[in-house]
Amino acid sequence: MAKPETRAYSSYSRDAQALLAQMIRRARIEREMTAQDLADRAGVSRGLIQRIERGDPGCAIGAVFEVAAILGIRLFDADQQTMTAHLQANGATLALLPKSVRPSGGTVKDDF
Amino acid sequence: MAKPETRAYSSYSRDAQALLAQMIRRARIEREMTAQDLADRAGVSRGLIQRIERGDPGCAIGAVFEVAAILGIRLFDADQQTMTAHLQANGATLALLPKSVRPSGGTVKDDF
DNA sequence: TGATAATGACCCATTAATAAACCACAAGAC
DNA sequence: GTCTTGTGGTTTATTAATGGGTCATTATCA
Repeated sequence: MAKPETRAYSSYSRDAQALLAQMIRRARIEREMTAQDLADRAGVSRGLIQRIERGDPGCAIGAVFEVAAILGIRLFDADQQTMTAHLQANGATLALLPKSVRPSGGTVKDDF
Repeated sequence: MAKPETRAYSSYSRDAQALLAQMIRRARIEREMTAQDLADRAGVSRGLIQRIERGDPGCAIGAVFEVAAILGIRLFDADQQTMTAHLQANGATLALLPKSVRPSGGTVKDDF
């Protein structure tokens, strides 16, 4: 089978995932933890650690983030404090935005 | 049952996930995209968009990253070029690290 | 070199995520 | 005000991830 590709991913998201997987594997080895140790700490199976370090897109994001957090990886270049601040600021901004999106006019803000 | 809490998450990973969910929702509304539009672009269902924007830890990381990428969210404060560079650098470092971790002595590098 | 243990890869049973359809409600347009 | 439509919340069926186990390989240490 040449095309498993059940789902299409952009190169950006694929790279982001591969990078996170690499960082996790590197951090684990640098901290001299076995895959089993990391699995036990994160409360997951060793097989899942392998999939995460391989960059499997199907892994639950909660498990991946938890593993990364255990290894001390800063997910958004932010520590706990900074992240909480961003959460609050973002929440405030979100409250000011319209609750539902309507095609008002037809001008699609697709420019990014 | 209000909170099954099948798995325990650290506050850091929980906040990181909540922050990513908020950023996604905010970006979608700011770009005036309906949940259905975003779902179609990402190739997922509208229900999954809702769960992602709610910060459900069980969502597949591939789907979340893809949605974020579509909205133009920088996942590691890095653009495509920077990410590719990090991938290469990390890969090179990884090649120099020991392939398997052995309990050499018992000194656990747990300090971080 | 030989011993030991970590890794990688596979299997299967269970569990959970996902998709799709529906509903009620609320937000925005007219 | 009415009407349209996006959203949130369900339920159900299908699909996929996860856990746990085993096995072969290989890296690391004595």
